[in-house]
Amino acid sequence: MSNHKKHTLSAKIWIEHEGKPLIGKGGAEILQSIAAENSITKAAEALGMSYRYVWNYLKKIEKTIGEPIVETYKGGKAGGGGAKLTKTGKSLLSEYKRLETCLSEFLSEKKTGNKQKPG
Amino acid sequence: MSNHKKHTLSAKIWIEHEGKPLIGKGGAEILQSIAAENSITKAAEALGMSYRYVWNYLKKIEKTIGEPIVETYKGGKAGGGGAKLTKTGKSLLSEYKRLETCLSEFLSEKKTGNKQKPG
DNA sequence: AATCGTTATGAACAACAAAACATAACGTGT
DNA sequence: ACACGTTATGTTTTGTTGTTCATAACGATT
Repeated sequence: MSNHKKHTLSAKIWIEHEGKPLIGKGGAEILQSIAAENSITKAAEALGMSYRYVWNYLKKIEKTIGEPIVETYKGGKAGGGGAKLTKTGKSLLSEYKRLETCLSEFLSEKKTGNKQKPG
Repeated sequence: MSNHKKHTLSAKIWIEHEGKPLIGKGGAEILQSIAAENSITKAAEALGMSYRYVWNYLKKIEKTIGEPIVETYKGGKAGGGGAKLTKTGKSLLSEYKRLETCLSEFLSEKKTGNKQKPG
């Protein structure tokens, strides 16, 4: 009686900084991948994105937040360079992850037709 | 200690039908406006959108859901035509509104740094 | 110093979304 | 029968977003 059809819910959540988007699902995947690969190039490949896109994405975030979220080095040790998340980058990522978890919890509550406390 | 900076949260929620988006904030505003104006043209104007866009939007939703969400007539009574929501359209709109309310409630809970029950 | 894989950046290009423009059809009320 | 405001639809234009290509700079390792 409360569920009409086979409709499903979807939602997105993201963190903003002074009204501008900071990190959402896409950004989280990118940061995650950079953390895993220690390389922007590898991360982009792993995600099937262009390096350019990822790089622009990072710069946009950094411009918005006003501090670096990745730390890079050129010519390095094993590879020829690399990248890793800064403290800011890491905390941004984990902050988003937590939210995402909460959100999907919220969604499945709704999906079960739950009413929770109304007032 | 739990809030890092002046970051804020934003989120979107929408209803899908077999994986395809049915109605979100944009669609709700359109339906709402049509209900208020009894005219697609007026609704589009009121929202600062082109008639074309609104009309395409409606058609896309109708194609997805498989039934009409607006009922239109040409040449009519006062104006020269008009439109109103079908039963489906109305229920879709109110379904979304309810969700939106829940979502913003959820967001403000998060904003207050609330933890709710963890398990 | 030559090499290699990476960062870094500019520029051209493609794909898609949205807006703008143009017109036909419709039918009630005059 | 005419006029008017609306629905309905095709076409063109613009704008945004992401991809591709091209190229320079870097520096540890060899």
